[in-house]
Amino acid sequence: MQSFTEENYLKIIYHLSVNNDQAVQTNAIAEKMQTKAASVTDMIKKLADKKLVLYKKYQGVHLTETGKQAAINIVRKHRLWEVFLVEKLNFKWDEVHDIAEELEHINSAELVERLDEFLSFPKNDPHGDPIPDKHGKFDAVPFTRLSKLKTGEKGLIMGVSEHSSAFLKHLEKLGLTLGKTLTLTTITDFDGSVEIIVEDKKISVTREVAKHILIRI
Amino acid sequence: MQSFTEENYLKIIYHLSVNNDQAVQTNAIAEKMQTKAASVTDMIKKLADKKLVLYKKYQGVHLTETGKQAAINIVRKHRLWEVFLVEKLNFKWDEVHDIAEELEHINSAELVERLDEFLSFPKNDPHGDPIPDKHGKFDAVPFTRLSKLKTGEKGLIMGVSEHSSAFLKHLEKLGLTLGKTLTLTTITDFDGSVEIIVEDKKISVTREVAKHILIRI
DNA sequence: TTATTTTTTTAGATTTGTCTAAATATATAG
DNA sequence: CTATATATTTAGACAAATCTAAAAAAATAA
Repeated sequence: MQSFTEENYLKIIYHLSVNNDQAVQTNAIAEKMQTKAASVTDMIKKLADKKLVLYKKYQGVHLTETGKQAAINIVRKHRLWEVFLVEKLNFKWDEVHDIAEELEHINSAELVERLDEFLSFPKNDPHGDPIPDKHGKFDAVPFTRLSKLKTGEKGLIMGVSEHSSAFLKHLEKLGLTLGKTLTLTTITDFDGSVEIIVEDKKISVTREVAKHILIRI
Repeated sequence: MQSFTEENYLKIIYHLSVNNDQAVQTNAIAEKMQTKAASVTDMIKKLADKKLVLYKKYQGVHLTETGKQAAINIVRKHRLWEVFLVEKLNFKWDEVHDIAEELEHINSAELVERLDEFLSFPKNDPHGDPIPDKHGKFDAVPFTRLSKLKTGEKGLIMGVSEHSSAFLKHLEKLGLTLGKTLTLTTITDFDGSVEIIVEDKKISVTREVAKHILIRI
């Protein structure tokens, strides 16, 4: 069993490596963990001793298969709890992250399986992220981004790649929530902002925001 | 905000003082915390610095009003989570304690209130213990014990004063669960065991077990 | 390819909660 | 009321996770 802190390191290393197979750098971990590079080096050594990561000095880290499974399990718990908070306790999608950060460390395999069942085995969390099954498997549904759409193209909002409360509240206010269908009408050359139509309403979205809206065409 | 460990100390001091207004002794805390008296002294000093307990050397501790409210809040969370685990996730009453020990430390007032509402504001946990409301208030329903009943007396099982899994499983097997009505037929002088009738079945219960069955006449 | 910048690691210190062993205070027994 | 036993505290140490400052390695630029 890992400590609370070790689990957070594993999760962060996982998130930093899931989109590219590169070794994860000490500084990148330090930034996400809100700590210093020296502390990260210490912890990495500890995780390497436990065979949860592969580590070569100055070369960054990779998760081992064991480490990866541990990380995925934490992600699974985090996302299941988020579903619980939104579906059962009526929290909004921008309110659940911090609470789930705590709940994800509760240690009981039985609890997770029963929660999963109680929630009817959800496939995605309230932000559209996939929920790994009990074996750590999940489908990586292909997606594009609103910022990559061409004029006239239509798509469905299937997720976000930025999870801050401020960002999610902003989307909510614009009516850009999961499952909504949109059509891109205009791309502004000047600043890259896009005009879209959602539920017959015309909305303008900055390029920065559009980059973080995941679309299934 | 208190640390995980501080919260456990507060909770234990609360449980040790709730049934008698005496100061709580260092050794008693050490036993419940599964630690050494020296460690308890250290922690007590820390809690005293934070004004959560009143402490005089060699004289044990009392909770302050602030400390008591903090402790009651942890108890509230523990018992609400137990209700959730039993009512919603179908755990048995002997399976929930350890998981609730972890869940009770989750820090979100909003979460607790919504959980309370989701569970329809339960008054008691799966072992019959009262759940404090959000202001820390709860009714101390008077009770006696099966071991105190006289021959021929009737009563209703309203709780237990021993929460170990082994004990709860034993009661379950005997059919002695919350809400059951029983009649005491015989008290054995020799060993203090009692014969009772529950749902038309005759059962013999040792004195030690009878002591931990709480009865409302 | 040498110099400079960036990244990472080491060394040594700090904090939290714990421990053992020894010292001190309180309670109990004769 | 003294001796003994029990309970508690102090002193000093340790492990986990962190930090700062300095050293070392790797990457980048001139």
